[in-house]
Amino acid sequence: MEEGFRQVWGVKVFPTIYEVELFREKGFARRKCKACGRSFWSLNPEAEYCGDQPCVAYSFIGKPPASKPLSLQEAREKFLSFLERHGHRRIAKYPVVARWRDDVYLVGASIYDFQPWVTEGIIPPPANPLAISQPCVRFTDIDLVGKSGRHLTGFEMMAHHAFNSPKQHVYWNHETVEYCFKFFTEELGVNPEKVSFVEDMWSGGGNAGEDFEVVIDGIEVATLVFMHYKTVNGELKPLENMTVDTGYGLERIVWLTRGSPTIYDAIFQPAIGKLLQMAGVKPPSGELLAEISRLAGVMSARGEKGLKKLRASVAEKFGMSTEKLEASLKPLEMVYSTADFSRTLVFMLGDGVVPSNAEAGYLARLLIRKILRNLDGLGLEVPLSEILDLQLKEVSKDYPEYMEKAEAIFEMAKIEEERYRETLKRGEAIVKRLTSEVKAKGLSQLPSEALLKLYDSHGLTPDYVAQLAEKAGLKIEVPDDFYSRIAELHQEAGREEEKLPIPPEVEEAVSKLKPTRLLYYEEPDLREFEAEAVYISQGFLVLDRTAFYAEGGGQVSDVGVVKWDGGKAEVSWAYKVGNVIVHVVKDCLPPVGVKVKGVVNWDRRRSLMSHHTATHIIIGAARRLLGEHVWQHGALKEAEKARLDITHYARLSDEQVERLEELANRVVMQNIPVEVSWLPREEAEARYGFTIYQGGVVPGRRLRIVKIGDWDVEACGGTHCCSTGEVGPIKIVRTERIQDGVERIIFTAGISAVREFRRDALRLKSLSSITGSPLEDLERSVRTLLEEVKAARKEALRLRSRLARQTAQSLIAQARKVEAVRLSSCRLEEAAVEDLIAVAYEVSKLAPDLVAVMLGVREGDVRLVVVAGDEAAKAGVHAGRLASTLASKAGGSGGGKLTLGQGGSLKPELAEKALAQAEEEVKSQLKR
RNA sequence: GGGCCGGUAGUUCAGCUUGGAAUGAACGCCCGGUUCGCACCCGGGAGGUCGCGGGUUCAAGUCCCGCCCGGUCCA
Repeated sequence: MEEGFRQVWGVKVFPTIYEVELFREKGFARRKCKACGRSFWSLNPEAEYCGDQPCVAYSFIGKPPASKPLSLQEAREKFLSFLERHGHRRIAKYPVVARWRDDVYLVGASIYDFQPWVTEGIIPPPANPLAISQPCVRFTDIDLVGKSGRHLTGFEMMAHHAFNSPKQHVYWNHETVEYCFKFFTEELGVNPEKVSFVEDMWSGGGNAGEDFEVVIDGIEVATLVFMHYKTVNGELKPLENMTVDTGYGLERIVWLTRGSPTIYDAIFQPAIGKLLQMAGVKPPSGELLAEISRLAGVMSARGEKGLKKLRASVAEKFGMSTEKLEASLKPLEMVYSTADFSRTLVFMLGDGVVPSNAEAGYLARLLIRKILRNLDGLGLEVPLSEILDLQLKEVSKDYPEYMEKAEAIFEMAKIEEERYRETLKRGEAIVKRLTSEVKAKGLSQLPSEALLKLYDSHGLTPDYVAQLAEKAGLKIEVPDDFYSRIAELHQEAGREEEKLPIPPEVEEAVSKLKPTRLLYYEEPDLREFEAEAVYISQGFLVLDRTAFYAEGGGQVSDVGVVKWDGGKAEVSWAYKVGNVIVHVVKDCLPPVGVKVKGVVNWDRRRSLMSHHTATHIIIGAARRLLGEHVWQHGALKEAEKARLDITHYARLSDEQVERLEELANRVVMQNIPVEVSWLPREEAEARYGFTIYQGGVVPGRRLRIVKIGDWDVEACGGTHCCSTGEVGPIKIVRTERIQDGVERIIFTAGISAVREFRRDALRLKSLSSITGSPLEDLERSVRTLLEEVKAARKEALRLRSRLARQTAQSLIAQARKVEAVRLSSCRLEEAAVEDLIAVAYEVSKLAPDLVAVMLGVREGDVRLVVVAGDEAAKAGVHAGRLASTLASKAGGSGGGKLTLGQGGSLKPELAEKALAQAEEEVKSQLKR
């Protein structure tokens, strides 16, 4: 055995962490895997391989090592109750949408529930140690779902976690391994010799630690991580808080106990059965599927190429062509992935994800479209909602709360389905146009660039395009690296962090100061206060206490003045730097140590308070009116107006806005007290649920909870009215759609709303005085006006063409013969280019052999138009060139095409020269 | 949050590359012819702030910049 330390990623690691008591007690031996070289522990004296993929193939398929087959419910219950018997408390699952975090959209592992607050020791865990089964969503292997036999987008990670700190030691490596071993051998009845523990290193989410991969019969069923490092710039730094982070794949464990050909067969009944029956698909033999799963494990089938290789070797083994194999597998794969995607969607949509073209909503749309393509591929004309219903029924057996969301889920499914059909319809037209273009060029194949663009810009998959193009008789070749080329198109990303407009040296100095006392929390109504200046730097002032609210939580900063003996300065903004408030101060600054008096601009603050409380009222109203999928997506409260972005799957109708506004104002009139309290984070979550995180991530161990009766409860750091009555009237000004699935509500409240009403009234009044009609006739009057404008415009056009015809006739009458053509010229006062062109149109219709040169003079601006009839052009006259030459002779410039030329910016005194030169120029053109 | 595509008649679109007359196309609509009547067919007609705002230019649907709206892909 190696001595002392071992190097892992350039860091010294204690290999002794792997040497747990259980191994010594039971007589486990440590070996090196012949294939991957990793060390592993096993009771089997003959083990040469670690037992993990790809070193060995699955051996549990067809002969499960567990004492009896389990359902998802049974396996979950066995695990959780086993841990309960061993001192753990069972914790309810968290939503799959990680609203308490701003670094990820979805929960991808059970530990996500506790990051970063618990793992960093900021707040205590809900129980310690605890056991949980957490639904998770991961998109990394989405392309393999249904194909590899084991990959899923949605799964439950069962886990036991222990959070150790310097103050409290719960348990560490020895106990962790023991629980794991006992669970598999005693609870599931797996032969102890089959359980091997592979030494490895794990990292993720900024943390790292040694871990064991627990492998049975070739499949990894659990990972036991001992998280006690932080990764900083690629280096590992020890953490004070040492977290036991385990993960047991519920679905894999169920698969293991059943030994079915694929994981899907083990967990997605009856959905799979129903889908197969509806589509009339007869599955290939179980032995074939089992072989694919086995080989997929060994081959690491990531990417299209790996998958092809996998298929080829299975086909060979069963003596069939790869094409035939793929054809017989395809329907089944579509059924499998449909089952997985629709279960994942139930979790996502049920937890409040609204399908969108951005963020988490896009991930939901991605799944929806994949399902719809599968249904098309299977020839199933079943509404998406019916498919989701299959899995909703299953999911709600364990988590009945999802049944309550059924209506919203089906509604969103319906809307998304319609959108998808429209995309296809649009796509059909685009491809049709493209194919005829390509064919016109004489090509027989659609270029792969076109294929890329059709997918990237129009959402059309190569399969669909191929189908359409083949109908038009074009060949299609989908490049092997299609999706990686798409990925290449999107390489550049990255965004810049929003920075405070405070110089770094000020930030640095200020962060060392004592936290500022926040008077606006202690006394929400405080308008004037006394404080001491503790720090100054050019333009910036820090006080030991302040009533100036610093920008945050979507509420803008307070403004006002500070006065002191011998000075006065204007406070134009306040920012929060850590726990210190920095005032931006114009003009001079008070000296450090001096007593100052601060005065907050109260009208403005009063308005901000109205807007902030109104925001909470409207959120409550929207959730009641539209449904529980409504979440705040962002908000901004300014003095004159405020806006609130909410997630919702459709545009708000005028009627909905009206009802929303009315509902909000009723809450105002009920004059409900607004209670503010500070609660420990875990208590607040337990009492009010995750809906308190409307405003996004709120840091800290204690949360400031703003509660409006039983209408709305949120964690919020803003300043609020004491009761809803103080908000005053709420007026929704308008709504916008800022992205798919997100509606922006722009509103005003309190005195700003009153002013808004007033402004509206004034606008109407002014409108009525401009039109000279009373208010009640305004609409009719404007409509008439517009009709009159239209009629007048048409009349002008008619006059212009009549005038043009007359002018053209007189031009023709004046024309003189110049060799094969006739030439005529004129100067028209008060004529714009459009008038001249109208004449040109008539001339070319009436006298094809005529060349007309016209000057139009209007407001000192001299324009030139030259027209050449068809015959004149044939004889050699080029109107455009003629216009160019003549215009330049008169100090301007111009140009044009064969039969029509224009020019401008001619000098008025030279303009006649252009006309005089016309004949000479026409002659010279005719000669050539 | 970023990339790409689109916004022209009631509808679906062409025109934008290379600036120079929107006699734009099809469908739909209206009138007339044909028919016992309808459909088809034939003839005629109405229908456009070229998404909005700047800029470049003698000249912008067309080029440049900003914005709005829709679509789509990626994180």
